[in-house]
Order: sequence, then structure tokens, then C-alpha cells
Amino acid sequence: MLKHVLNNVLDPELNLDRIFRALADPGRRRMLERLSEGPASVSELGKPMAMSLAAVLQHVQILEGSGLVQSRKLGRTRTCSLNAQTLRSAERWISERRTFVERRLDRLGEYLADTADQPDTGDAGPAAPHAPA
Amino acid sequence: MLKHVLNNVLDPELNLDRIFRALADPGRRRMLERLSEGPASVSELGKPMAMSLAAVLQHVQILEGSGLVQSRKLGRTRTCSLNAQTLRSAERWISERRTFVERRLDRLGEYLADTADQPDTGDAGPAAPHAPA
DNA sequence: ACCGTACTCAAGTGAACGCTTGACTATTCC
DNA sequence: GGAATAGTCAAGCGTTCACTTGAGTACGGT
Repeated sequence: MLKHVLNNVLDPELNLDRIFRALADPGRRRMLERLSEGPASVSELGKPMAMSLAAVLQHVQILEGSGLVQSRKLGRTRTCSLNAQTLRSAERWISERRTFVERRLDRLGEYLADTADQPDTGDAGPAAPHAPA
Repeated sequence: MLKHVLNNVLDPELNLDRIFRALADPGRRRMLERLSEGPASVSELGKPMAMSLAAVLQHVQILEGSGLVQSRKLGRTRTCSLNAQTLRSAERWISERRTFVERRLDRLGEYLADTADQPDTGDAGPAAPHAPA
């Protein structure tokens, strides 16, 4: 657990692997949805889940290994909560790629608009590398 | 390919499975990073990749099956490009959960601040379900 | 016509995943 | 103390994943 946190800090790439992998399972996403409404115990998370408690625990461990979830044990129940910061780091990766494409497409659009009613000036203008997307 | 697109429209949950699964591989993320800079051919995507072209193609097919990438073949080269909209749908799922937690934590914070210098009124106030996060 | 490039397909392989069962350990409640 | 609750550990099992190799197809250049 602590080791994962350390690895995640040292190697954000590896962390993204784990985060997206954790998000790829519909059951785990449902657990996260539940946790977004507030902390919950392991069995509480598994209640709507049609699988053994052991399986639920394994999912929780994967979520925890990714940093998306933290948990602490009080008495005999383990209470899990969602870590918004980890969620944000995944969001950021996606957002960066997305804005990159969108900006590029905007430039391409302008370029096309500019050259539409103008003869070729020989100026390369903004990059329009391959096919017009 | 078309079938995937259809499934994705009909079942957005299944789509999220595929999208996050596709994002979970570091090689595929690198391909997406490359594609965010502009369209590229299959072999171009595989160039920095230390694996067979067949393997690269399989990755491209997974990306395409998730809707993150589209491609069309001209002559003998297949040109791939990134689909910002699919990227956005993954981003949205994450963002919604995140804002949900953050808002809840904000309310909790206010609640704690309010009750800090006030005696217990018996009023339940905003939900503070379990442990103080 | 021929060669090299750029994919494409199919089968196989080892590792990782998702889950189960069975046993075992705290805690809590009566 | 004894039963029920909540979690934990380990082994096993079928499936899916990320490749590989070895083939074949279709262009494109000369």
C-alpha cells in the first residue's frame, strides 16, 4: 500500500497504467461512484455486486493500489474513501491530449478558411501535415 | 469497426470499459500522444515502439475499437487520427465523480467550521455520514 | 515485370485478470 | 462464552491480453 504510493510518486507513468486499468472495470467504476457520495465499508461496496466478499476486497485492493481509494480499518470494518487528487491526475492526462488536438484542429480550420479565397503564397503557414483530418 | 461505433452509442458503459482499457497501456498512450500532434500511419506510430508491426496494428485496432482513434486507408497506408470527442467522454466521467467528491468535502468542511464554536443544536445539518474523511 | 514497402491475418504462447472456494482471524453483540 | 459479522489469505481455474512468428495481399517506384 505504502509502496504503491511511493511508486506512484516516483513513476507517474506506472501510476497512470494502474489508474486507467482500475477505471476499466465496470464494477470498480460503480464502487467509485458509490464512494463519490461518501465513505463506505468493503461489504457495503460489494452489496449491489453479485460476487463474493473476497472478490470485492480484491477490487478494493486494486483501487487502493492505483491511489484512487484510501482505506483505514477501525474495529473489524475497513472504511474506504475516494481520493480526488488521483482522479485529477488521470483527468489531466486526458485533458492535455484533448486540448492539444482541439487546438490543432482549430488552427487547421483557420488555415483552410484563410487559403480558401486566397491564391497560394508559398508561405507554409500553420502545420497541415497530412490529410485534412 | 462500425459495429464498435454502434455498440458504443448504444451502451456508453461498455464504451467506457474499452476506453479506459485502451488508455491503460503505456504504449497505446504514447501512440495517442503522437496522434495528438497530428495524423500518422501505422508504421509511423510503431517506429519508437520496439515491437513487430503486427503488434502495433493490434494496438491500433484496440484504440479504434474504443473510438479513441479513427483511420482510413489510402493506397497502402492507413492513416490514423485521434477522436477528441471520445477522449472527452472519458474525461467527463472522471470529472463528474471528482467534482462530486470535492463538493461533498467542501460541505463537510463548512459543517465542521460551523459546529466548531457552536454547541450541538441537534440539527443534522449537511450529511456527514461516517468518519470525517 | 520485379522489388520493397505497408499492412493484414491466423495461430500460438506466457502472463495477468476476475473470480471462486475453503480456511482462518479479529470484533461485536447477546 | 458463543454466535454472527466483517474482513483476510491462499490456491486454483477459465479467460483475456500483449505479444510473436510465419504466412499472404496490395500498392508504388524503377
